[in-house]
Amino acid sequence: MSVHEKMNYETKQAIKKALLTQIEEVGFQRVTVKNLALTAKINRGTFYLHYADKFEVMEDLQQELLNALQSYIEKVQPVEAFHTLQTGQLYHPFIVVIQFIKEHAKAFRIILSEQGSPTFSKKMKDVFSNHILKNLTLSQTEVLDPIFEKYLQAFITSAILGVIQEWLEGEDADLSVEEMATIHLRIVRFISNLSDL
Amino acid sequence: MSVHEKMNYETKQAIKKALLTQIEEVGFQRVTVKNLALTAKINRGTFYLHYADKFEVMEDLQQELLNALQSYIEKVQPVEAFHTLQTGQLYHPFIVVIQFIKEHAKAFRIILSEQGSPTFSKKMKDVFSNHILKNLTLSQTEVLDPIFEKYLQAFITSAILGVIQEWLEGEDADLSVEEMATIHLRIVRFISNLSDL
DNA sequence: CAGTATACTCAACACGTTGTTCAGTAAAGG
DNA sequence: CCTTTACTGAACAACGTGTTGAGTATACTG
Repeated sequence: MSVHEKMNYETKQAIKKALLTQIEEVGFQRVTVKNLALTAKINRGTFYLHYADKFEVMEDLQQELLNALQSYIEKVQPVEAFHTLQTGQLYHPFIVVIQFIKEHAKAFRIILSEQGSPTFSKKMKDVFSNHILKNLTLSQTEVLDPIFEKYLQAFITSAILGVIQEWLEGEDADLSVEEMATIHLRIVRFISNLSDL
Repeated sequence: MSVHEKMNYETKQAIKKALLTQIEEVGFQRVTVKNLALTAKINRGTFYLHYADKFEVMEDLQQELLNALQSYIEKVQPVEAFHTLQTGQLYHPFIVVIQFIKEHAKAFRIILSEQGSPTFSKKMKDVFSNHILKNLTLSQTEVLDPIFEKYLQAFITSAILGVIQEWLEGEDADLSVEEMATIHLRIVRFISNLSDL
């Protein structure tokens, strides 16, 4: 177990970068601490000064991405987003979210991929739920059946994530950030209209 | 590597069952061949007569579920399903699909879960794509933009799987098989109407 | 400038898991 | 009755793990 508290920031980053490289090569399941240290060009002993095991590195890496994602998503105001969409404009705070994902496309793709971590999808969906959906349901006049709302939530967050994953898997991101943002806003607006589902 | 070809069916089943038990206890990542053999009450050497490693067991288990799922989904005729839905009836072949998932709820839940395999979600989506969507797009008069269709496919398959996962995670499946089937048919009918997305 | 703290290296350790091998056995079937 | 089939049990080297203790290079501090 890691006892030290104050350690070099760069080394941790090198280990996280090494994890991504290794996942891409052999899949998370087959990643070893030995190869992680080798790839990060540090001593294996040094690894244990920073992390207890490869799972802890994965946790750290995921949290890093999720915290940033959340901070950008918090700035999105769904109601405003719809307004700008209906006037044919692009809503900037949402563009920023998609832009962030594109900038970290490699990391997102690897962690979300078949070789990655099954927990990450769920965590991303939770980030979506906690902001976009909260705003949506609050802005609705009628109160929905709680059970139905649960499934509606699963429906929309899964759909959004599914589209993002498809986007990330396209080698050179066949759609631009702006096109992606438009698709997502259409999806969310679409769902918000579905009183008949 | 497993060299033998003819082996006892029950032993393989015992190993697969042990895998599910072990995943539930410690997560797939921490499953060992040793504990697999222990749980299945077989000799560790016997394990290697059937599988090369735990990944091969997982593959086998997944294929077993996917093949059965596919065979049931093939019997679903989306067009007929909509017709019966519009007359307020339940479309039986679709009920059978949901019924199958419920019967194997534990296996699906564990493999889809946070402790499970990230590849399985994708494989399930593929099964959905290859049947329901093929039928849907074929029955449509207008041909869609291929890129848009790709994202539409990601959208609907992710949404369906997301709802199923939500259903499986609910301890005692808060919705009946019939209610689940209705929700899914509504989703699919809903998507098929979305010319404005 | 000497002294100390920090971050890391290096080698070694016991331990557990892996994958393979080979001799042995229990049961079923021709 | 004897062979085949499916499995057991024990042993093996090889490898990864997590920890330890001694050592080093660099930066900071009084």
